[in-house]
Order: sequence, then structure tokens, then C-alpha cells
Amino acid sequence: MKRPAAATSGAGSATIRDVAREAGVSVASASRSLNGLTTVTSRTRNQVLAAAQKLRYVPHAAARALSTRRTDTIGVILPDLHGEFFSEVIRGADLAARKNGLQLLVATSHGDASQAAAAMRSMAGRVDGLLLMSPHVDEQVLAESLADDLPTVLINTLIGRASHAAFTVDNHAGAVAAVKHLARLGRSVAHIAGPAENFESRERRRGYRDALGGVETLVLEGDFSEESGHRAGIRLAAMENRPGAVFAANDMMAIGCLLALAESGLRAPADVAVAGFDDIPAARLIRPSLTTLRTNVADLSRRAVEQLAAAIGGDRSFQPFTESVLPQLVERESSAF
Amino acid sequence: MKRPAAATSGAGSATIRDVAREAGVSVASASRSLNGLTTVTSRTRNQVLAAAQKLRYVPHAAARALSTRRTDTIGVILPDLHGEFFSEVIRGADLAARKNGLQLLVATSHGDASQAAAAMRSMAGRVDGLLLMSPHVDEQVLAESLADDLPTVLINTLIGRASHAAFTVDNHAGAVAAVKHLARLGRSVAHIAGPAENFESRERRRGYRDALGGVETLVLEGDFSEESGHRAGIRLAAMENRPGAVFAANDMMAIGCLLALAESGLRAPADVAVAGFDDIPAARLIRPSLTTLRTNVADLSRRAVEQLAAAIGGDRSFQPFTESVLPQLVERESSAF
DNA sequence: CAGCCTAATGAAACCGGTTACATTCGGCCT
DNA sequence: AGGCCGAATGTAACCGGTTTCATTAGGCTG
Repeated sequence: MKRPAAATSGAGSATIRDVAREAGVSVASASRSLNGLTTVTSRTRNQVLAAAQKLRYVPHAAARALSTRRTDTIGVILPDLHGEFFSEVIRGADLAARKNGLQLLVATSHGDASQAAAAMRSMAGRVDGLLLMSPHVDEQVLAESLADDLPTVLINTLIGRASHAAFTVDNHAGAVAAVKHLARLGRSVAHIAGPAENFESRERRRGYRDALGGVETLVLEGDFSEESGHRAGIRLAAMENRPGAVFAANDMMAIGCLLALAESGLRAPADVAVAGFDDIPAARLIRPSLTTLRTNVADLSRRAVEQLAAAIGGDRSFQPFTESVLPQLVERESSAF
Repeated sequence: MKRPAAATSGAGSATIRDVAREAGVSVASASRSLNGLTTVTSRTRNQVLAAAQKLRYVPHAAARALSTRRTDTIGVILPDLHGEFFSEVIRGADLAARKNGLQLLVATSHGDASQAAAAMRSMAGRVDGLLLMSPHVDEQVLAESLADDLPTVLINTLIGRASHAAFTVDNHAGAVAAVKHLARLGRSVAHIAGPAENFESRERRRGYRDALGGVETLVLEGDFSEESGHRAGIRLAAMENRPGAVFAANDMMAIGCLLALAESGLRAPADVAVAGFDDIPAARLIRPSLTTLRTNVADLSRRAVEQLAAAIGGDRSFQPFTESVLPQLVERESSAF
């Protein structure tokens, strides 16, 4: 406290009182001029603005936040995403935030719920709203570590019951679309499943099953890694009655499978058609390019932040809702004909 | 102001005065107990902690920041990165931030310097330190929109003169390594250049030139996009005296080139060896897999934030330095033998 | 048991904004 | 010219923490 270098002229940080003094007006007028809010003589405003410029005045965000009880910041909590998914989320969120004069406080929850809870706690009191994307957080964790009056939008979190606003990718419908697309080729369709504890992979598997009328032709276990897809591809290649198509629960496994098939001398889609999920950048770069399902993540997070901005802005109409987004089938070479 | 629901019991936000009252001590003691700083009787501390828990007390970050003149937040300004680069930067920064009890305020500067300046201004007064990664920012912009006493670390910014702390990827040395590697195959090496206004692509081109003893065998213009690499590949395939190797200024162009070569019936590395730069995820997934240069970006940003944390922590030894990081050559199929 | 010295505590003053309320100023009407 | 009314301005009280400094409590010694 009581830093010695307060009264010195130029350097350091000028306060609004300094500006007011320089402009020869009161702090109230200075504040009003700077915020352009209430009625102020243009002469006064100009004086204040000139003084502010001269003193290189930058308002102290914390002081303002304390007074207005608004931080103009929204928190973003993301799982430990690899690849471009992460950046897409941020891109969309940043776009909307910038448009609404908001800042983004970002944290990652490395995989588990306790980390997410810790992140939420450390953000408490720092943000006006929260964008939460964590498949690990359940209702209880949410209730425990969330200030109950903090506007929150969930993305892809398993809490469906309209207790919070939420956007959800319709993994089930996407999987159905992919499998039906493959079945249309007149082939039997196998599935490379993701980790069983992941609810997204469960949904995709459920979609696979439902698209086939409730019967799982063949399911190979995987864990979302390229390796596990590769292993599945090898098993597939070695089979007698090999299915003519595979739907992998994500692109990494689909690509691993494609590579394994090629190494086994099989050709896609001629011998085995393949489809994935996510449309990662590599999907269109590999040969054969990969048929997959795309979700506009940036758009999702952008809209989530728009919702938050509205809620923060005092829009009373903000209330729990759930919107489901349908991934779009992108047909490429791996399932052509 | 003057919200009506202050004195009501449970909900809302309890202040430290509420906690003090509940514990039957003064706010000073409450503050001391909560921060575990000065000497406080364990009895007092326990009472305060119990009261805090009971009232679900969460300190008001802005109030604390106003008083301590610290926000425990560092700002991160990134260019409009696509792909995984972005997430790697955040991952590393988040790791170090979490370890040091800091928050991350993230913004992107969509390509140009004015946006970056705007981002810096909007962060002024909100952060204790700044991590700036923007090839568009030059010395002047930096000086104009930066509080002079804000600890700042630059990553890959063209400001070299030790006026600020900076980490730099040694694009030149990386390019030299790649080109020498290709030349070792006994082939003449062409270059697919990035956009001329980008200083990274200029450095890589300079490395290409220097590795060949100052003579540019063949340079094809590109713009970092896959398409431009594809075009270059087509031109290459059509040439009479085709160079036996190509060094592309980034992986996307290298991949585009590889695809074009394959479409032209040429084989890599048999007919043309190819190397890229960045080691994007697709580089190891395509066939032939791509020889490229890898930089541990997460580690870079982690160390940058460590530096900032130390500087914020009052470490006097923080002073302008420049550290150059050497990208690592990753040899893959596209340049095998 | 008195006296002293230290450790623990509390009252109040900050930090730098915003804003309610009081006050002054100025224009316009009669 | 006097009076009235609304607009512009100023004063001071917040917001919720931390910290200085004075005070009190408590332990130890002589």
C-alpha cells in the first residue's frame, strides 16, 4: 500500500481524479464525460477527453468492476482438447465477446471433474457469465461450485434437464445419418466405438444401433485414438465375412483404420467404405479423403456467448433452454459410390 | 447501486464483513485468517474459516484487485491462428498459469496490428502481465498501446532489440536444417515460399537460400494455403528439369504439393522428396507421411508464462532477454532415402 | 504481584471508480 | 426584473477487500 510514487507527474497510472483536476471539473463530470452517459456540456466533455488523453488515462478495471458489480468478462472452461476443436471454440467465443465488449477468461479442466470445479471456483466473482464445455461435469458438481445467479451456458455437457441453458451436438442423429449413408451403398456396416465412459461415444454408438434397426452388426472397441482405429482396421482386414463399411466414432480412429486397410492391401471405398465423425482438418487431406460429420463449433460457441451477453445485459428473457445442433454429413472419397 | 437484497440471509454474495460478524471478529482478523498471512490465533482462524464456509463466502476479485493492485491475471493475445497451434499455446500457458495461481485473459488479434492494439488497450488495467504473439505488431504499436510498466513477453514477434523479453522460433535455422537434409539426398532443392509480408516466411526463405550457399535454385510463390502448395506441385510436375526435392515454408503447402504430385503420377520421395514446416497433426497422418520441423509450442508458452509469473511475483531479475528456440527436424517418409 | 515486552486484535483509511442527491447555473416567461 | 424550472455540475457515499497504526491482551521475568 501507499506507494510513494503517487504524486509524481507523468508516469505511473493516472486516476480519474487526476483527469478531473487537469480538466478543472469534478470527478463526477469526468466520469460522465468518459462514459458518455448522462448529459454533459460538450465543452466539459472535450476538456475531460483532452485531459484524459494527455495523461494517458486508462480506467482501472477493478475499480469499475467493484463499483458497477460487473466485470464485463465471461469465463470459458474447456476440456483438455487437442487439435483445432479448441481454437474453433475460442474463435467463435472471441468473436461474440468482442462484439459485445466482453473479455474472455479461459481455463481448461484437464480431464476430470475436480479440475473443472476448481476452475469454476477460481473464476467465481471474476466473471459475469460462464461458458462451460466439459463432458466430465455433472449436475452435482455444477450445483456445488457454481454461484447460483451466474448466467451459464453449457456446451456438450451431459446435463440435459433444462436447469441450465445448453447447446448440444446431436451425436445420435449424426451417427444415424452416417450409418444410413453407408448402408445405402448396400453394405453391412461395422462400428468402431469410442471409450464407453464417454457419453458422446455412447450416443454415437446408440445412433449406429438405431440406424440398423436396433441390431449391432459388428462393434470393435476403440478409445478415440488413431492406434485403436488402426488395430480395428487390422482385425477388420483379417476377417472372413468382412463388412463392406465401417463407421468410426471419430475421425482419428477412422484414419487409423484407413491406414491399416491400405497396409493390408485393401482399398477404400472399393473394398471397405469408411466414415468418421468430427471433420478434423486431416480428414480432407488424407487420401482417400474421409467422409465424416461436421459441426460448426465456432458458430456454436459464438451463439453461446451471444446468449450470455444478452443475459448479462439484463435481458430477462434469458432462461434455460436446450438447443440441439445437427452435424452435417460431408461426403468424401472414402464412401464414394 | 444499493441493491435491496443485501441483508437477506443465505443467497447472494456474502462479504468479508458478513464473515467477520458471523465469526465475531473484526474484518481485519477475518482478512488475515482467510489469507493465512500474519499471525492469527488458530482459534480465530478456525472461527473465521467456519463462518466463511457456512456463508459460502467467495472473495470479490475486483475488490481485492483494487486494494492490492494485482489482478492475478495475465493477458494472452494471439493472432487468428487456425488449427492446433492455438490450442498448444493455450495449453502451455494454462499449465503455467494454473501452477502460479494466475488466470488467463485471452483475446485474438484478427490479423492486423490495429486489432492487436485494441486488444492490448482493452486489457490495460486488467492484467498483471502480457503474453503477446502477433507477427503484426511492431515496436511503435507496442510502445503506443502498452503500459510501460507491464511485464511483457513476446513470442514470434519481429521486435528483436532487447527492449522486451522475447521467445523466438529460429525459423532460419530450421529451414537450413530442412534444406540440408534434403540436399544430402543428392538432389537439387526447390522452395515453396510463404507470403512475402510475413516475416516468418521471409526467415524460412532466407534459411533456404543460405543452406544452398546463397543461391536460390528455384522458388515458387505461395501463401501458406494448401491450394497454393497444390499449384506449386502442378508446376513442379510439369517441369523439364524438375528438382528432386522441395522445401515448403509450411506443412499445408507441403501437403498440397504432395497431393498434386501424386495426382500427376509422381511419387514421393522416389521422384520428389518433400519437407514442410510446423508439424501439424496431418503431417504424420498422410501418406507418404511428411518430413517437417517441429516446435514445442506448448513448452514455449509455458515458459513465457513462468517468466511473467516470476516478474509479477516481484522478481527483480526479470529483464529483457531473447531466447531462440530451434525447431526439430522430424524425418518421415516424404524424404526417406 | 507489578512491570514489560510481544503477539493478537480492531478501527479506520485507503484503492479508483460510479452515482444518488444537493446545489448551482442559465434560459425563458410573465 | 423577478421567478421558475430544468439542465449541468459538484460533493460525498458507496462497492469489498487489504493494511497501517493504535490498542489491548497475554506471557514472562524480577
